[in-house]
Formats: sequence, C-alpha cells, structure tokens
Amino acid sequence: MSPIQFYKCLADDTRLKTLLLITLKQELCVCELQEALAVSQPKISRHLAELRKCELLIDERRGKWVYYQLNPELPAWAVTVLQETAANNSEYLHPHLQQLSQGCANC
Amino acid sequence: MSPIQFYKCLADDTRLKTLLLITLKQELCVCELQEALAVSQPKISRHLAELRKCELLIDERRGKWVYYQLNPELPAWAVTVLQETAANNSEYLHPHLQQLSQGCANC
DNA sequence: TAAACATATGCGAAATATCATATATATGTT
DNA sequence: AACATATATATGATATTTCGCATATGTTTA
Repeated sequence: MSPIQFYKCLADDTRLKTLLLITLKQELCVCELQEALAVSQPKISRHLAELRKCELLIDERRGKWVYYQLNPELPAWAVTVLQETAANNSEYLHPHLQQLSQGCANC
Repeated sequence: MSPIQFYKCLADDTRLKTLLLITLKQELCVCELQEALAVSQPKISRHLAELRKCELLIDERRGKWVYYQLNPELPAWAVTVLQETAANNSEYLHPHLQQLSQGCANC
C-alpha cells in the first residue's frame, strides 16, 4: 500500500465518507451506505469497487446483502490516519451518522 | 480545513512528498524541494501555491529564497496524519531525503 | 421457473487535474 | 541602471476522474 495510492483513495468525498463511516461502525452494507450518503446505487458501488481493488476494504456477501469492512491487512499507520480523521471531524460526518441511525429501508 | 480538501491536497505525488518532507524537516526552500524531488521549477511552484492557498503551508521570503513550513494553524489531527505517514513510509521518502542531504546547488 | 431485489459493471459524456512552455515579478549583484 | 538568479503565474494541450444511464449478475421468495 503506497501512501500515494492510499491518499488518492481518500481524495473523493464519497470514498472518504465511506471509509470514515466504516472506520466508526466496523461494517456497513451497500444499501446503508447508499442511504447514509444519499448517492445513486451505481455511484456507491463503483467507489466501493475501487476501494476493494486498492485493498482498503474487504467485502463479504451475506444473503442478498454485501457488507464492507476495513481490510484487516491495512498497515497500522493507515488505520491510525482513518481513526484520527474520523474522531476529529464530526461536523463532516454528523449528517450521515444521523441518517445511518434512522435505519435502512432495505436491510 | 475540511477533511476532503485536506486529502485532495495529499492526492498528488509531488504535493504529498512535499508535505511529508516539510513535516520531517520543519522547513525547506523551493530550490531544495525542486532538487530533492527532481521536478521542474514551475511544477513545484504551482503545487506549493496550491498548498498555500489551501492553508496547509505558509511561506516566508528570506532574501532570494522562499521557505515553506507547515501552517502552524493546521488542526492537530492533520499534523498527526502527516507525521504518522512520514514516520512509516521511509521507502517512499528515502531517495528524496538522501538527495536533500547532499545539499542544494543554489542555497 | 419467474419475479423481485441487491449489487456490480460497461460505456460515453462531462468535469477536473496536471503539465510544459513561455513569461512575469522580486531580489541581489555589479 | 543593467543583469543574474529565484520564484510565481498564465495559457493551452493532454490526461485522469467522475458520473449517469443502461444493463448484467447473483440471491431470495413466490
């Protein structure tokens, strides 16, 4: 995981919020992310595919749903970066966390 | 300083290396960065201008030279992110640190 | 098996970022 | 003042990224 590849992954609003929400919540499914971020299904899916390809996230299908988590093989410094960012930018994440807590229409 | 703006600044190889080298060295002048990274003068200058505009760096002219430092008003989490990244990616920075230690042709 | 649902992907258009070249500005030197 | 050096910026060409729409795949339920 080169730092430049890592930071290119964080340099998009959808991807950054996705990573930070998963950092806080351990795991989220596609429909939860789609609702929390209010984006189209292909959009969230394509960004998730990129994060998977770069090995920042891993996916796991359970029935109809696909759940995403941080890749447990992420280097410690990268996890620290995500946690530090998530813990200190609540204004940035707040509306989406609130939306998450309202529950998801599908799952 | 919104996290997305911060990470967009880190998402270019020249800018990321610039920020990490300055994190390690406290301050560097334009010609040192240009030599250490082996990039053209307009290129380093343009990226420095962007980092200035986003308030990640401050500049200070001393005679012919302009020195850049991290903006002291950077939020603590952002400084932590830079330090954690710089401290754990020596392979990424090593050639440039070595070049830096060889001294600069101009200053 | 078909229908419904959740997710993924192909593709072209639009937006954005990057770069090289040329040129401008500021400082120091003679 | 004239000139050399260090740095900044404008401009247009090129590359990269992002997105919307259409469609494909995989899973569950009827």
